[in-house]
Amino acid sequence: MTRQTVTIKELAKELGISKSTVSRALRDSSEIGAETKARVLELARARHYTPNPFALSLLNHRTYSIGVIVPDISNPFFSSVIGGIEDVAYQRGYQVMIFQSHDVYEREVSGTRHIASRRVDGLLVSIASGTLEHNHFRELAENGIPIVFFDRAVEEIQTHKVLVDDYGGAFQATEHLIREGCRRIAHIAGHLSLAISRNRAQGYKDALIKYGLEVRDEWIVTGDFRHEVGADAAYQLMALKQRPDAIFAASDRIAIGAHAALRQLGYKMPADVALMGFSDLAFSSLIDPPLSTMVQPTFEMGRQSAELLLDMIETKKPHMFYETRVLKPELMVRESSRKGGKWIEPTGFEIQD
Amino acid sequence: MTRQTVTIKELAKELGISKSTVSRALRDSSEIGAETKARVLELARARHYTPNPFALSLLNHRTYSIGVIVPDISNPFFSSVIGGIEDVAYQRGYQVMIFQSHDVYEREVSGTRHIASRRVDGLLVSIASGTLEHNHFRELAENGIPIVFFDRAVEEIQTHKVLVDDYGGAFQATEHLIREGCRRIAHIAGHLSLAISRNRAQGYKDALIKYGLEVRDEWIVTGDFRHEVGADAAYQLMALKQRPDAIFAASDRIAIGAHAALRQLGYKMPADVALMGFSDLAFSSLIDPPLSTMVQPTFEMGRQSAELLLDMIETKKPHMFYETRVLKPELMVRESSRKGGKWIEPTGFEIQD
DNA sequence: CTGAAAGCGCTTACAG
DNA sequence: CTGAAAGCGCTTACAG
Repeated sequence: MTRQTVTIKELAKELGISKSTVSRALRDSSEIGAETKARVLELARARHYTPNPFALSLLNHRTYSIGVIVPDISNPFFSSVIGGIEDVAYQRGYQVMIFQSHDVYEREVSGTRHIASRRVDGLLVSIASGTLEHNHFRELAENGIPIVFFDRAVEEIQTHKVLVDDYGGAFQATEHLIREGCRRIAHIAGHLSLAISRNRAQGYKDALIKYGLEVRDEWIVTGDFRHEVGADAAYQLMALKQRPDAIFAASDRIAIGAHAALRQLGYKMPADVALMGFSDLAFSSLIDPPLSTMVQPTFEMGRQSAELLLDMIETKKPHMFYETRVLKPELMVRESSRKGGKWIEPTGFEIQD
Repeated sequence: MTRQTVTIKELAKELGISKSTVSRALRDSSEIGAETKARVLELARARHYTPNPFALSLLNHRTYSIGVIVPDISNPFFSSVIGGIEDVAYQRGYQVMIFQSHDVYEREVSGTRHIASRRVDGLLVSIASGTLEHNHFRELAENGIPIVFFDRAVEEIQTHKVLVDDYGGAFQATEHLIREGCRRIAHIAGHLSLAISRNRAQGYKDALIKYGLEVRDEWIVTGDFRHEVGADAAYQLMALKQRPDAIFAASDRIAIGAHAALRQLGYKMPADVALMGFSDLAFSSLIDPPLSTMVQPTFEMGRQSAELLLDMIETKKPHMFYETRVLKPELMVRESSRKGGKWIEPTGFEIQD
């Protein structure tokens, strides 16, 4: 099962010139005669020559590959971010290596080591919810491997970060519910080890406070981002003597679970309970009533993260300061929170996929 | 920005022995003295030595990496298959390189070349719906690069394939609708350039024929796998003078689009129209009424594909015959097709994510 | 049991 | 303008 790939040596022999000359001609060096250059290029094309990337890596101490560590690529949020990363990476000639932590600390550590042993030029990371200790990243950073965090960052590590304004987004979502007339607003939070969850919860609380509304502990349920949590939390909230008249879920997945539970329990949205999510899944617009949410710029987040990382890789100088970019989520009002609106509108057709 | 990674040379100098000895000790060669071996291993561990994979690749003409070409990783079907692939690959010491064709022929071709120039040891492919010509894969195969196709295969290329029994699954889905009492069953098909779409359509037709039901052209709408297609098709079907009393969609995404449209139009499922999908998306169980579907063994498909590929890579002998594995999808009956059933059941909690 | 040498595919000072 | 040589990090016959 031998692969026949042409090498510079073979091209040289066939042309009766030296390897050095072939190599220089291929790289369009100015010190090679035009005629020689033409002959080399022609043969290289005919033979489908492509340089062996491993030989180059060995020489340059560069691999032209970057690693990406995310909880889960089947999560649409991450697969869209990865789309943005690949967009930039391929354009600039880099290969992308993806590793999933499945939100488990040990997997994140072993994935990080594995990817590092593959000598990637840099790393793009969104940490696992189970990660509380960050030496595996710190080690790399200290070894001079550039890291950029996106969405879920390690606050204590100094490097570029690309985040979403979770606090502001949650504030805006809650404010929207208030303006629609809701007064007893509950929140279903994600895993509190993650800053994104804490920030969203804080934005929610501060909006309530700003409008002089009650912040009740029993109206704040904490779990993680799965839809099962949303359903359980909805049961729990609606069983309270003091029922909420709105629920702001920290993610669309949570919200969709809550949505199903609320329907089952016989509540009308938004008349009985208004509902909002965070993230905008493809199907959030297709459920009945369609789910209001905060749209996150996922693809753009991937693009910007990759750009920052590649810039870091390609500048020789050490970095003096690091940038934290905060992208704005956008309010997307649909029927689940439009009080007094009627839900039947042609929907689901102008929605992005 | 120089990376400091220890090399064998440095270890050798520090220990005052030769590179050869270090190398052999590291590989646990039997010709090295126990004491020397211990000293080498200890230092290697202390210095966090990891062999440079590029040097090894150069030597072995092996990269221990495989390429995966899929239409779109944000499609849950593919991200789950990729999960299975990575499971096997990492376990057997291989790196996975993913490339998305976005269902565009040109992208698939350039992705294939790109991945090939990275010298992967083998390729796992699910072709783009826009691909009608397959020389880019044939070239690789002829160069001795093993390829395994999954789900969407190129029929004319002789190699291992892992498929789903789309014909049988569609037959079973249609039969289920018939047994529930439906008599005017429509089908919304995927892109007909894909065998999976044609096979599903054929299974649908043959089931109708077997039960002596009418196969009407106007009840078969063809598009692609997007939910927009499902919605448009539902409008079209329900506008017919002869309305169907059931719709079998070739994918859950199509079905979810149809589901939203049917609700909007005021139809009750399954009383007015029964609905079935194919694939089982995470959210198919969370819509109201929950969607019946054929569950595909996606993770298992990824696992088996990767195993076949790695076996091919690791056996030296040329392959004499190739295997086509056909995995069975499983009927998952939910409320959208359970005629006479009442939908309210605790749902969405025992569902896989 | 250990070392010197050649070579995987490539680039680049150094000569000419 | 072109070639011979060294070297990136590693392994492995070939000597001893």
